[in-house]
Amino acid sequence: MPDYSISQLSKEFEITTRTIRHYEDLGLLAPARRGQTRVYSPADRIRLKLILRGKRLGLSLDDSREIIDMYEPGKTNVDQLRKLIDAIQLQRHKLNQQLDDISKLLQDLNKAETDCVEALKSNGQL
Amino acid sequence: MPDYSISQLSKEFEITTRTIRHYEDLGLLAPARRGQTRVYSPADRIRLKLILRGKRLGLSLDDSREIIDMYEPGKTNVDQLRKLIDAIQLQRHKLNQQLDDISKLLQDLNKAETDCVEALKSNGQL
DNA sequence: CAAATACTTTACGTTAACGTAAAGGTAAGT
DNA sequence: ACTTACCTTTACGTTAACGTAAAGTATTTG
Repeated sequence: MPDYSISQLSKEFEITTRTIRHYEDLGLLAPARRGQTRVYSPADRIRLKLILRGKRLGLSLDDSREIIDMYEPGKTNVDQLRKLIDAIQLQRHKLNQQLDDISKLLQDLNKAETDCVEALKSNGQL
Repeated sequence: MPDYSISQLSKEFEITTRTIRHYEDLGLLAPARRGQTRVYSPADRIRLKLILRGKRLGLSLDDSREIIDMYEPGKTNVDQLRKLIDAIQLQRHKLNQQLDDISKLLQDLNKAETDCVEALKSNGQL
């Protein structure tokens, strides 16, 4: 089985081992152990990937844990499923808001850039 | 002139006055004063709006200040403009990465949702 | 004119997300 | 056996972004 050591993952994702252990402390990861040593499965690696993606999106680690747990219904009853669907729609709303924010910011950046280029042109520097 | 008090802005954007003053402490806002009291112009309000948008996108306040300052070239020389263009392209790269992240997350949420609905159906609850 | 309301500064407190150091266990190479 | 390279736990430190309380000023309202 293609498993991973903690330092392998830290190198792949360019984070420290401390960070990975921190995620475990907070209950976001639960790798197997060979003796004392942590052994990460491909599934663990995916979870870590999801956590980091959440971070890039400005989610808290707690938020990420909730979202990630959505992917694994497992032993869920009907009420839990209903709650999950609600949570999913709430997240979708937030993400759509972010999409909007980003497109606006990109527009602003475009304008700022053309303004810069114009300013350079009028200085005869381009 | 349609100016704003600090509490007006705090209500409009659903943040505390402490937060707004904090942004001023960090140099992101510089409202006028009527005596001791802060008076916010429409331009100040826009700046605040941009700061909050940056926050939703997971930017630090320092990042936001840099971006916002891009919008106001003002007394910039050629070298500064070149630096600005570089910074803009870097930001654009980050935002495109975020767009990618979001679309993937939305896909995941869609799958999680259909999985939930399926689970409910197979329980005869829908 | 007194009380409530909104504003101010100063300053210590808090939470999240790690950083960093200490002290030690294990396994491979020479 | 000794160094090197990983791994471990424990625990205090740090930074960002505010929260919260104290103590005072100014204006509006009953």
